Amino acid sequence: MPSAEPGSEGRRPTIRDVAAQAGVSIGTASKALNGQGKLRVATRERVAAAARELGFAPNVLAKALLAGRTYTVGVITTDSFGRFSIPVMLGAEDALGAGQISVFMCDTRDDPARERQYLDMLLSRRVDGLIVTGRRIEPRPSIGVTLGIPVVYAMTQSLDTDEPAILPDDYGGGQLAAGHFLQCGRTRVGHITGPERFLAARKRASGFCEAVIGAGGTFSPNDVLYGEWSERWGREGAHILLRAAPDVEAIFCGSDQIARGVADTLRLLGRRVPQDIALIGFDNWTPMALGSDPPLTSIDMCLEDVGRTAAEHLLAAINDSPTHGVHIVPCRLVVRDSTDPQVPAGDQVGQVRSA
Amino acid sequence: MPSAEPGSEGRRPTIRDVAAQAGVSIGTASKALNGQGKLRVATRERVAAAARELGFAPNVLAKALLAGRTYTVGVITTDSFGRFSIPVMLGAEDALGAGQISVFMCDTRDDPARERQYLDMLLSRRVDGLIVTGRRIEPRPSIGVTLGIPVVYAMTQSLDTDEPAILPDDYGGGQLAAGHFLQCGRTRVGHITGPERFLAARKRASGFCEAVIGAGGTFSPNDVLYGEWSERWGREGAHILLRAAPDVEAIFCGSDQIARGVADTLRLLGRRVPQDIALIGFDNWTPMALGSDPPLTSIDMCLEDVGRTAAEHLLAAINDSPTHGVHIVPCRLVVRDSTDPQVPAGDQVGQVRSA
DNA sequence: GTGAAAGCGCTAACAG
DNA sequence: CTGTTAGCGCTTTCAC
Repeated sequence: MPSAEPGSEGRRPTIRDVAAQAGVSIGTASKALNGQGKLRVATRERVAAAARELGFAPNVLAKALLAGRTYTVGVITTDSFGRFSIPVMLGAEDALGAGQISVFMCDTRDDPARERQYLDMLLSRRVDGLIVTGRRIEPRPSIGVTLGIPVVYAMTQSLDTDEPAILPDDYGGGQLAAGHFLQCGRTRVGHITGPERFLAARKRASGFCEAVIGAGGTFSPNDVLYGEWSERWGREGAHILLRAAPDVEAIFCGSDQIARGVADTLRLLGRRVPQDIALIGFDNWTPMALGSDPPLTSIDMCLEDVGRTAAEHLLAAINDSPTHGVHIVPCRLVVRDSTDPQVPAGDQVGQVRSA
Repeated sequence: MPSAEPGSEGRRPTIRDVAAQAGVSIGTASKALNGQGKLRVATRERVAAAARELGFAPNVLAKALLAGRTYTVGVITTDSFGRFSIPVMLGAEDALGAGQISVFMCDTRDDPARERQYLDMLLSRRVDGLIVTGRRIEPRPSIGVTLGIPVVYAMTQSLDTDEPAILPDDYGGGQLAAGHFLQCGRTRVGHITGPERFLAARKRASGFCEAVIGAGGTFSPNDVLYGEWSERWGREGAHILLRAAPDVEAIFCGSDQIARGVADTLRLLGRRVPQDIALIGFDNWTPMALGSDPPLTSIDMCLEDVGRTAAEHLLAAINDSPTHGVHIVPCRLVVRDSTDPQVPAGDQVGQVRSA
């Protein structure tokens, strides 16, 4: 009868200790702890007290072994916990944590060998599901369709188009930018963005284009300046754009970094932001956007929402309600001083849904 | 395709299935799979073949239950997977992963309630150890000294000074910056940094100060311009500094963001970098440091090493060789174009730099 | 109402 | 060499 000190320091108390302490059987203790079966209130309380006294925390592993479910999921990122996958993971962890699910984070460094290795590890740890995330939205080889557990892709998608994927609305983001410029009364617009081989760049450009054209503005896909995702290209692209279209009065940039570069060149050329030229960035990467002078209006992809949504789809799938195909999460326009809206702020922050 | 054995579809194969398939007992299968005991080679091979055929992966939970070790650790960050904790976690994950240890990542959002909740969860999942990380190096309340598992602090430390903590060498980083300036032949130096209440800011400043003074330069702790960790403060601080010391020829900044702001003001005032004024940042935050024109020389805290080291200390502690107190990981100087070790101030004229 | 017993998947003694 | 047995900590019938 070890009514003495709990587990004598080294061992963590088990349900057996609690049962002994409460003077009941293991089975009864289990029921009391989980509110199962029919027990006298006094018994329940006695067990609860013993558990509290011993600092008992049930061994989740043992539970999992029995339940055939671990209440864990794996999050695999190819992005080295980078700027894009982080918010996604945060959102996912948030949504999962609320459901008492813990997350194994795995960073493959974009190495297929490491990916396989992590996958094996996650499977042998019997995770209930998998979220695969990355830095680019381009379809990637499926991580496996016969894994026996549900998989959701976030901020990336599988070549197998049936697998569920959650993506930001790059097209809609482009539309948002265009709409905001038009609201500001700027119709002579330009667009400087990243490499054309990036699907995200093309989508943003076409959303921007079509929204401008749809509103009666003049802008053609050929006017888009594709380059790279860097400040340096922003500086260079701005020179090119201003030479080609000196009367431009608004520039939409494919990233906040590009926008920073553009701002530099504009300052150099004596063009004021936003009075002469309005500027919109993309990513709403706050250190960049806020550090700029003036702070940048930007499109926020709401990556936390992407992650959260991915988690919700995964939870649904784990509960036998799988989803299929691509799901789009809307972007958000964040207005700052690099654009000068002429209408009440309430109308600025809106969401445009893409088809 | 695995052949259809008992429970082929839904269930994952267990060692029992493998044993049956190989026509041996469970115990034998276990030994064969783990290379234990003495078995006939043929038997081993038969079991291995069966396992392969069935796609068997051992249930790590069951193993853990038996071993009393889970080969998992928890990483708790207060930093929302932010800029500082990410590399730390990467390094930790790296070192841990090599030892087949998986990582539960938990983000407390700096909320003590969430921290407690995560801690409970990690304990009930029986993690073998804990790494606590944050965004600031200031001592924080211990997460618990009587947890029964080892804890290592990384990029933060416990108020209980006996607990092991791995910290970047902010003091040494300041020294590095000073040394580099002196190497470049610049002795009239300035220092613009973050808020004085940040221990990191004070350490960097004193390292810088003492190294400058030690080399016969003149710089006093009173000359340090404390402000905030922002580009805006960099812009403002540069104005202040140049007004107070118009002949300054080198500025050490407490962060790359501050350095960006300083660079902006220098450009505005017509001072060339690095010809007229050399610039060193801190953090080596590549998007910031590389995006700057010219790219910034910066001090890298090697946070991945901090994380890796923390993991090593944790592994040691798990293997009953705990360590105690603070351990310092050295910084690294990354030279880029904002300083020019070859050419002393004023000698470099009209160098062309591609945009 | 409560206890005893079976077993989740696996490993580690022991027998044979 | 291989099979049997006894658990790891927990939940869950099923008797009493």
